[in-house]
Amino acid sequence: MEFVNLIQELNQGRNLAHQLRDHLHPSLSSSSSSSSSSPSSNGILLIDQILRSYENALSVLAGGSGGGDEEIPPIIAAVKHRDVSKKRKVMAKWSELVKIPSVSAIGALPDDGFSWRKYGQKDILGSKFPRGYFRCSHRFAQGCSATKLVQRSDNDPSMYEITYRGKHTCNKPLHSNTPKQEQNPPQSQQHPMPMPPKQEQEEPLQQQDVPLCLTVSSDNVDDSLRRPFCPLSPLFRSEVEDAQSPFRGSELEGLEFWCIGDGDLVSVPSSFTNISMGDLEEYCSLESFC
DNA sequence: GACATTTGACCATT
DNA sequence: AATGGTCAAATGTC
Repeated sequence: MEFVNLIQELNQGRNLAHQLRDHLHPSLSSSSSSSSSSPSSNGILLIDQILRSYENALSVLAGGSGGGDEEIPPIIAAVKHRDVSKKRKVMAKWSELVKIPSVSAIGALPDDGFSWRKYGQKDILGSKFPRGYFRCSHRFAQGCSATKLVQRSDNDPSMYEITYRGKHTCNKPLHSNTPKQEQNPPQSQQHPMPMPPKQEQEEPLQQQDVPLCLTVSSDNVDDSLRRPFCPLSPLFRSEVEDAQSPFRGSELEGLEFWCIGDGDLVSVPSSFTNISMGDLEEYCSLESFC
């Protein structure tokens, strides 16, 4: 069963890459590669490489699914083995520290672009504040397994550590084309985290007015697996160094980027400010270029 | 009534 | 055994 899901996920990834390619350059929708030297050609080239990776993975899986176990490639054998294992899945995990300018502005936490549903809360040993557990609202509708944990900092109650686990496989609504219901969800759904008593909540600030102190880090990845991000991603480097980039001149410029493991994560190993969550999310979404 | 949140219980991991 | 993570029934909100 999980094997079928793997095929479905790969097919979905391939289709989404096709859509992204068409979106970036509709005139190339029927060709397999680009010979253009336009600024977007690097992106098209990288998307083509992603598509080839999907095709290769699907062909490997298709070639190994017909025979007995002795013919199954190791990766499929591993997948099948996990069917009977009750061990908790080791999922990609990374965390952010989000600073709230004041307790009264908690309601104005920047939306991370996804719809979350709270499924639990638990007091954590040694922590003054409970930890909230959230999963993607599309978990059942689209099988999205992304979750996040929200923990208020003991030392600085205005800081929240948000730990994301797993990658979204749902069709994330675009910011500019979000359905009405998604644009204005109930506040508890838009910013679901441990909230102070309601009487402490005041007028929420406009999202663009909220200053952020945000760090991104990974804490379950062996340092030996880290590799410099920029040398493997000239496109990302050019985006950051570009004169039009919102990161130009900010603390982010010149920072060290890391691609971790198999390219699952992007890490910015220090704090920075004056960058909106949307900007960071947009750039971190380039993780596939690792 | 539909959907989201709360909360105690259960389970996996260490 | 202690702890963290998830489930699911109860409850709340719109």
